[in-house]
This record gives sequence, structure tokens and C-alpha cells, in this order.
Amino acid sequence: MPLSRDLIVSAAIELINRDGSAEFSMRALANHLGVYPTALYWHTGDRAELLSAIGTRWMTGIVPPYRLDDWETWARELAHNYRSACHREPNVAHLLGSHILNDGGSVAIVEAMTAHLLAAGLPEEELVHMYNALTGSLVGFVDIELARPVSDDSRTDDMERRDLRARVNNDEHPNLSPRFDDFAGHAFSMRWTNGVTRPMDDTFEMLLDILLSGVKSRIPAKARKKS
Amino acid sequence: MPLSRDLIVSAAIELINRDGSAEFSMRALANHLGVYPTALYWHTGDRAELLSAIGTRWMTGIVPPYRLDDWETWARELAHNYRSACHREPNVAHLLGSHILNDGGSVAIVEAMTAHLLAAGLPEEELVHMYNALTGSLVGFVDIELARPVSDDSRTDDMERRDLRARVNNDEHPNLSPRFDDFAGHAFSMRWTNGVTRPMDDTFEMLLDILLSGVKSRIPAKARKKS
DNA sequence: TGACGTCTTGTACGCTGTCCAAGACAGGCT
DNA sequence: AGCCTGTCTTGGACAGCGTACAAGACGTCA
Repeated sequence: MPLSRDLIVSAAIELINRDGSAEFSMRALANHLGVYPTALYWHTGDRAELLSAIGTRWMTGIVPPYRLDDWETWARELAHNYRSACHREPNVAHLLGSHILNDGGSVAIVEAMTAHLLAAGLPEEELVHMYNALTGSLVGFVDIELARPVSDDSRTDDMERRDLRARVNNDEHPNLSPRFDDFAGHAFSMRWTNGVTRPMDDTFEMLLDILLSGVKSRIPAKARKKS
Repeated sequence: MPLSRDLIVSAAIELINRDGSAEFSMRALANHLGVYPTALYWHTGDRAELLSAIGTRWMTGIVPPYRLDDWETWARELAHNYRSACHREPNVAHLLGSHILNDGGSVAIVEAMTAHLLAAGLPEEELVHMYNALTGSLVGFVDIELARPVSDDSRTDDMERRDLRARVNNDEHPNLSPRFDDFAGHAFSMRWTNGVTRPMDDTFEMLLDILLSGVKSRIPAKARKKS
């Protein structure tokens, strides 16, 4: 079985998903493929380039078919596709982290977003900013949703909750304290588990709603098709 | 000069800022302090704990004084404070990355946000979601804004721009191609430089506007104080 | 047959985070 | 004064990391 760039990327994704991003190394990958580490370098370059290649692969298949007549449902679908991909393979998502938008391998998404924002009637001068604001906040949110918590796995849910409860008191936190049960385990800075075990579906939906109505509010009246 | 936890954290921040996050290591830090690596472990525990301690330090001084009568300007100030801190010390920000919201050291921010969202009149049941949506998207955005680009530094601006231009053509990218100069160097996936050299001030402002009017749109009429 | 690209092997270097045993030093108790 | 105990530092070690480098194997075409 000859080695190839595609095969290496696939194997890397598989390995990262199985063993976690912390365990991933060039040597482990080479071992998994029954090959010497140096063989990888011939095909994919160094570690950064390999990760970049994974990122590019990651983004393919995310862009839904164009729906220029209905930019909003298209945008929702794109956002959901991206988040689903991240949740399906959270270890990879975590490893790529904030570099997903930096590998330069996904100009297709920029084009598609531009097309739909223009179709929506967004003014030229807001195009780049809106593209950046939308992608940055959504990708950034998912990145943090899936970020590793600091605690080690040996601690129980009860222990974590109790420790946290001890740090929240009525004097210093009069608003948070009575709502402790709503926040503990769910709110950023108060989680001991990430979005893999506790997905933030409703929050993501709310964010999406807010962002898209932000887009709508910036479409000048004359460009609006319906009310 | 005796070693101490605070002193180590300060030195670490200083070192990361000076030499970059990639160069940071326990040994380098120990060396900088004229001490053996093991000495650090006694005070701060392992690398993860040290980073966590840096994160906690990071968040102090960010929360502005309460302004419950004017939640919106308070929220703007908080957001700006956070982003300023990240831009002031981008290397540290990048190293902490998406873990800033996971170290559990900043319950004060959760309390403060809760207080102001309640003061704004946001309904109870949307509190956690709104807190998560706001912090997640803003912190996530800044994280990506400051994320390292993949290219190495030896390439010139012109080279990068030309390479990118070659990948964008009229057939595949009819909307992007005529706007190439607006996007190249500024839009995610089309940058070769990060927010340190090209800050996305206007984009951040737009995002903040959108998010805050999202909050406002969810405040029931009866709870609204003005118009 | 031989030469030339393509791809793999094997080894080596300097670096990392972290563990472990042992030493230095100060303060309190007898 | 002498010692003990806890705090903190030293020094060395280990396994693993990314990757550079020289050399070998392989298929293809002349």
C-alpha cells in the first residue's frame, strides 16, 4: 500500500479522533501507518503543513448548494454544517482550533458568503466586515464551546459542582448565587466539561438568530425584497 | 530574591510577550529566572496549571466598575477592555487561546455580566444563553483575529498577495474576484498576517453593535425603561 | 542496462515536560 | 545549643517530541 498525501491526512484525522489531540504526534501517526516518521515529511511537509492540510479537508463538504433567493436559510445551513462537523470530530476541531480560518485553503467559502451577502442586499462597504464578523464569531464560539476543560477526568461531577459552589457566595455574587444551578456546568468559566458532553445547541441558535438579524438590519430598504 | 507564584506568573507573561508563545517553555522560563526548572513546579505545578494561573491573572482588571443604570456602555467597555488586553499582549493571548474561558478563575465576570443583563431587563430564561453567546462570540472572535497565520515570515507582502490572487479567478469566484483588493489581507482565510499588524477594529465594532442590539431586541417591552 | 526521479529507511540531534533523590536553609521546640 | 520539620532549590535523569540528513530501494523510461 503506497503512501499518499490524502491517505496520510485521512489517517491523521482518524487517529486524532480515536486517541485525542494531545496524543497525536508525527511519530504516532507514522507508527499507525507502519512507516517511519520521515516518510510523512516527504508527502505533507512538517507538522504545521499537515495540520493545514487537515484544515483544508475539513472545510470541504461544508458549503451547502447556493440559494441566492433565500440567503438566510443558506447561511443557517452553512453554520449548522460547520458546527456539526466540529461536533462529529471534536478532537480534530480542537487541534485545528482557531487556525481553521487561517490555512487559506477555503476561498470557496469566502466566495459563497460574498455571493449570498450581496444577494441579500448588503452594501458593498460592509461586505468584508460582515463576512469577518459572522465567520469569526461563529467559528470562535464553536472553538470555545469545544475547548478542553482544565480539570482532570478523575474528579466526579459532584465534586466539581461542590468546589465551584464553594467559590460562589451570596455576598460577592448576589446575582449569580441564586441562579447557581442554571449556570454551573453550562456557562463559560463555570464548566468542567466541554461541548462534547454538554452541547450548547440553544445558545448557538440564539447567537445565529442575533447575527442574522444583525445582517438584516443593515440591508437598506430599497434593496429589501420582502417587507 | 526568593521565588514565588506571583513572580513566576509575571516572569512568564513577560517572557511570552518578548519571545513569542512558540519559544515559551518551562526550561526557558526557569533559565530566565536563573533557576532550575523543577523550582517552578514547586510553586505553580505543571505547565497546564501555570497557564491557568496566567489566565486568571489575565482576567483581573478587565471588569469595569458597575453601571447598572447603563448596561450597554458597561458591556461595550468590558468588551473593549478584553480586546485591548489581548492586543497589548498578543503572544500571551494566543497561548491561552480558547482556554481563557475555561480556567474557572473568573467567576467575577459571570456575576458582573449577570447583574447587567438582569438590569437591562433580559428575561431569566435567556440569561445563561445570552451570557454564553456574548462571551463566546466575542472572545472567540478575538482569538481568531489574533491567531497565527500559517505562512512563514520570510515571504513578502507582495508574494503572498500574488499567490493568493492566482488562486482566485473570475470563473470560480465571480463575486470575490472583482473585490479582491478589499478582501486580500483583511478577510479570514485570505490573510497572511494576523490582527497584531492588521487589527480588525471596525469589524469588532460592528460585531459588538449587532450583539448588543440582539440583547435589546430580547428585552420585553414592559421591562424597557426608555422608548 | 543504466540512470533518474520518487519514495522509504534508519539514525541522529537538540529540545521538551516532568519525575525523583538529595541537598540547603530557616524557625520553633527541647 | 542542638535538632527536627517543613519549605524551597539543586542536579540529574527519562521518555518522548519534531525534524534534519545520508543512504538505500523501487518503478519508469531511455
